[in-house]
Amino acid sequence: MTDDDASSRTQQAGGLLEDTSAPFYTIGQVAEILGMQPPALRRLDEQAIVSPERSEGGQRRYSHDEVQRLREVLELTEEGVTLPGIRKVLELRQQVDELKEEVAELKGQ
DNA sequence: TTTCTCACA
DNA sequence: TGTGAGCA
Repeated sequence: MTDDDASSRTQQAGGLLEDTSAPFYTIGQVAEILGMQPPALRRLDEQAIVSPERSEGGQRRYSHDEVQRLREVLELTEEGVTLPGIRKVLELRQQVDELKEEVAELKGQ
């Protein structure tokens, strides 16, 4: 049972942050969840597709947000998109997000 | 025990 | 992309 960890991990927060706010996963956990190998996750980090925090002994800590991003990345890779291409997609997605905010501001005026 | 980096196939 | 060595 690998999905068990994710749910029990929320209880570990103590109830203060019981939601998906800031749970961190180890590279092994993320690999299990996404069904990929740890080296693959490291490649994604090296390619700047995800930027996990570093904790304690320099070990990667993936937030819930990173895992979601990884899910999107996996979809793209399965469609044949290369890592540089995915990086571009994420970059454009961010730009779209920023433009959406701009549009929202303009509408509000 | 797990993860780290580096290197190789 | 996956595996192994050697270390913390």
